[in-house]
Amino acid sequence: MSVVTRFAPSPTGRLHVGNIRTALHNFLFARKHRGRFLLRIDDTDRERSRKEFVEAIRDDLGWMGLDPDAEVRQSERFDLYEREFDRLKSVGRVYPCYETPGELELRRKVLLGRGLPPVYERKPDNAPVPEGRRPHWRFRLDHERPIEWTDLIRGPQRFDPKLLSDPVVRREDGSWLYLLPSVIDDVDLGITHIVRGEDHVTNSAAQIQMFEALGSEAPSFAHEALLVASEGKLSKRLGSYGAEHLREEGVEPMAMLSLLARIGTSQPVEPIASLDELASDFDFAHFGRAPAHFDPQEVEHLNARLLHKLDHDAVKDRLPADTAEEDWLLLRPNLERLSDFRSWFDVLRGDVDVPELAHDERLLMKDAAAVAERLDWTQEPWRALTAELKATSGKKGRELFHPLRLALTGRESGPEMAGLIERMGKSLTLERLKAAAKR
RNA sequence: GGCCCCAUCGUCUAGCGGUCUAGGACGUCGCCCUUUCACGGCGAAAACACGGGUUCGAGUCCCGUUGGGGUCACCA
Repeated sequence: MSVVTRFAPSPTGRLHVGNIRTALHNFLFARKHRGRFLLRIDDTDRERSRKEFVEAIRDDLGWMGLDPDAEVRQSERFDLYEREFDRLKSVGRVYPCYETPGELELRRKVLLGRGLPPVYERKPDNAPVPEGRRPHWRFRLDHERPIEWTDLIRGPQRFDPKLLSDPVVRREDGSWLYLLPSVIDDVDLGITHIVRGEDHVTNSAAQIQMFEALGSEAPSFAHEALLVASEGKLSKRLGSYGAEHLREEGVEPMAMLSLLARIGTSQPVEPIASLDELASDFDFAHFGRAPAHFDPQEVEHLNARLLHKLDHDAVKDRLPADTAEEDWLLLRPNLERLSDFRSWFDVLRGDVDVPELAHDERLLMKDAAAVAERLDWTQEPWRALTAELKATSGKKGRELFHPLRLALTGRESGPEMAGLIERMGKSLTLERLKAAAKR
């Protein structure tokens, strides 16, 4: 049987790290097993769902290369839900309830106050039906046998259905709640593996009975431990750490994905340039069961390390048009963001702002210009220049190199100077040296 | 409060009773390369939460304590 996974966000906001991680794992698992990865937009909640977020989600997934093989919208599938709902109703697995939210809330508090689990208490079948009130609907859990499954990450799971409330599946106005439509779709779409956060485990318990009530076998489940921020809860601090932020900051999607694929697993976190490579050794057996700390700093480090090993071909579309491969190779080791390339490229071809140098440094630059003037640029000019300056000025090491670097690049640190001045060329080098000598 | 997870270096983890003087990765630190700073290479420091058991022997099994996380919605 071929694998089918799905990522089912509700379009109530942009994607964030937690979401992205789940989407990625669904994608990688499907890719690894040559199956299909589906995007299901869970927009049954019309109040909160927004079209712009549907587009943003699609767009963000595309940016990361997590393109789904197909996409469905729950809002277009209400007829299907209606039919399945009727089936369940006719066999009594779905039944009407008349309590108000206030009554339910009160009852929960009473139960909790007595130290009891706040589980919904079914009314007897012959209970009087309040007049003039429309019912909402619950799914009737089978209390007679424990719910069991072997989770791909958590191992054997066992729940007593008596400790679970019969879930509300439909409101009195006819609108759908998440639980049932999700199962109906998973059956209809032939989902074989549900990969999601462990905040869904009790949902899964209830849903397993729904799969069975619908006459279908439940798929496999993999509930991954949630991510927590280094300080505090994930939702607060990291809620803003999402696709939007990453794109604005110019983070490489593969840097982010390299981290999210392996954080919380026993696989080493390292920069990996392709989804295929990530997919090839993807395995739920590597997953830990404890919540992992997510640190945005790690994304930054991975981003830099990834950039340092990317080939020219991989990035040339995003570089200035006249960038030569030599330029990329020379500048690459000093990039933290790809966007940093632009300003380094200006060092090679355009203008730089040189800070004012000390008096003796200006004199040194004057000498340097005089020496450079006589140099053959095809014969290791940097070596020749620094050797002669060292001899004439008596300066060496940092004393010699620092002012030269500053004058030539306007910066404290950067790539090999030898490579830089060769790519800059003689005239630009001279120009900067002379300018620095005057200032 | 009930139920469900989890507890090994700062972080993510390997470890499925003896082969653990506990292995790897990130980070940190040091050295090398470089007549500068980075990049890169090499190396080092760094952990079994606590208390009881079981056993000839426990990081590994059991119980408890403590500490994290999740969940108990007419959200998803």
